[in-house]
Amino acid sequence: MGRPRAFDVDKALERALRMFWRKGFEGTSLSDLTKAMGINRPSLYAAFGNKEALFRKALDRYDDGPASYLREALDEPSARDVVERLLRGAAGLLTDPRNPRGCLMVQGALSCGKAGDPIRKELASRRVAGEAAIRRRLERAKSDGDLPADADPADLARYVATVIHGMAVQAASGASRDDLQRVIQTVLRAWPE
Amino acid sequence: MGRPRAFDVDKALERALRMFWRKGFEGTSLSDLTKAMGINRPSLYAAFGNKEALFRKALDRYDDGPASYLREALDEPSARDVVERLLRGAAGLLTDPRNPRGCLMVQGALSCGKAGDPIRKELASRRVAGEAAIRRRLERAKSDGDLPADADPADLARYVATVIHGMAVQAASGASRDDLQRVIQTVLRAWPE
DNA sequence: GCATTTCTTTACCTTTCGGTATAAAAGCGG
DNA sequence: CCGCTTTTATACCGAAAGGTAAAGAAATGC
Repeated sequence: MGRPRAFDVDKALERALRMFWRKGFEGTSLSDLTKAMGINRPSLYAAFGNKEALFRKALDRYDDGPASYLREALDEPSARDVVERLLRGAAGLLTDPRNPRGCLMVQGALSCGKAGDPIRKELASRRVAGEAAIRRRLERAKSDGDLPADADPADLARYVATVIHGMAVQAASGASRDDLQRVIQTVLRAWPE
Repeated sequence: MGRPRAFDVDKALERALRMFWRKGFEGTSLSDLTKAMGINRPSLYAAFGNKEALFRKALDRYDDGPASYLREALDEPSARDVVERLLRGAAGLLTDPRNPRGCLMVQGALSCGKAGDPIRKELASRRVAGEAAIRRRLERAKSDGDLPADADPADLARYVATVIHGMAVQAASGASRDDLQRVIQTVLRAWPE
C-alpha cells in the first residue's frame, strides 16, 4: 500500500558500500552517497536510517559478499589450506580491479573524529572477531594433529591476521596482486608443518 | 623585530602531531588543533600555513622522532638484527602508553574524501619509500653473504613491511605490546638464515 | 472516484568546516 | 616617545556538513 519505491534498495546499498569502501566513513559525504545511489536525501533516510546505519548495512553486505572468503576459508580441510585460502582470498579481494583498493574493514575508519567513533570501534571489534575465528579453527586443527605440538594456535592466528591486515595497507599503498602473491609465498614457505 | 611569539612553535607542533596521530587528518578539525595547541586560528595559519601544511610538518616530526627507529634499525650489522630491531621498534612505538595507539603513517589518512587526497598519497608514498629502504638494506645484506643465496631481498622487504603495517592495524584494534611481541616471535622463528 | 498511505522532490534547517579581515597589543630601532 | 613591524584576539566569511519539514505524485482499498 502507498506509493511504491522507485529505486532498488539492493542496488543502492551496493553503491553505498562501494563509496564507503573507497572513501571511508568520514570521507564519504551524504552528497557523495545520494549521487552514487541515484536517490535523494529523504529517500536515503527513509530506507536506511542515517549515515551510520547505512554504513553498518553496507558493512554487513561486505561481510556476506566480498569478504565471505573468510568464512569459506575456514572450511578447508587442513590448517595450511585454511591459511593459504585465507591469504589468497585476501589478495584477490584487495586487488580485484573491479573493487576499490583495500579493505573496508581496515580503511573504513581506522582513525577518525568523534562522529565516526562508533564505527571505528565496530570495525576494530569485527577485526578482532575475525582473528578469533581463525584461532578457533587452528585450535581444532591442532587437536586434529594438523599442527605441530609446539605450535600455538592463538599466536599463529594473530600472525595470520596481522599479515592480512598488512596486506590491506599494502593494497591501499598501491601494491599489485603479484606483490601480494609474493608476500603469501614468503609466509607459506615458513609455515610450520 | 615586531611583537614576539607568545607560544613555543615546537611544543605546538608536537601537540598537533599527537592530535593528527589520534584522529587522522580528516578526523582532526581546526578547532581540535587550536584547542590542543593552545593558540588561536590566525596564529596557526601564520606559523604553519594551513591544515595540510601543518600535517606535513607534523609528519616530518614523526619521522624524525617517534618513527626514527626505522632509520636506526637499518644500521644494525646483520639482516636478522635489522629485521628484529625494525619489528621491536614498531611494537614499541605502536603500543607506547604515552603515545596515541597505532601509526600516523598508516592511520593518518588510509582512505578519505578528496580534501585529504594529497595527504593520503603522501602517506602511501612514504610507506613505499620505507619498504624500499628496507629492500636496499637487505640487498646489501645479501651481497655481504648475510642472507641465503636463494633469498629475494625485495620479497623479504615487502614481507617485513607488510608485517609492520599489519601490526599498526592490530595496535589500532587494541592489541597489547605482548600481542605484538608474539607476532614478532612468530616472524623471527621462520626467518631464513 | 475518493481517501489513505507511502514515497519523491524541493527547499530549508542548524552546526561545523577551513580560512581570513581587522584592529588592538607588544616589542624593536630611533 | 614615536613610528614600524609582527603577533595577538575577536569576529566574521562562504561553503559544506548531516539531517528534516512540507508539499506534490503514485499506488492501494473502499
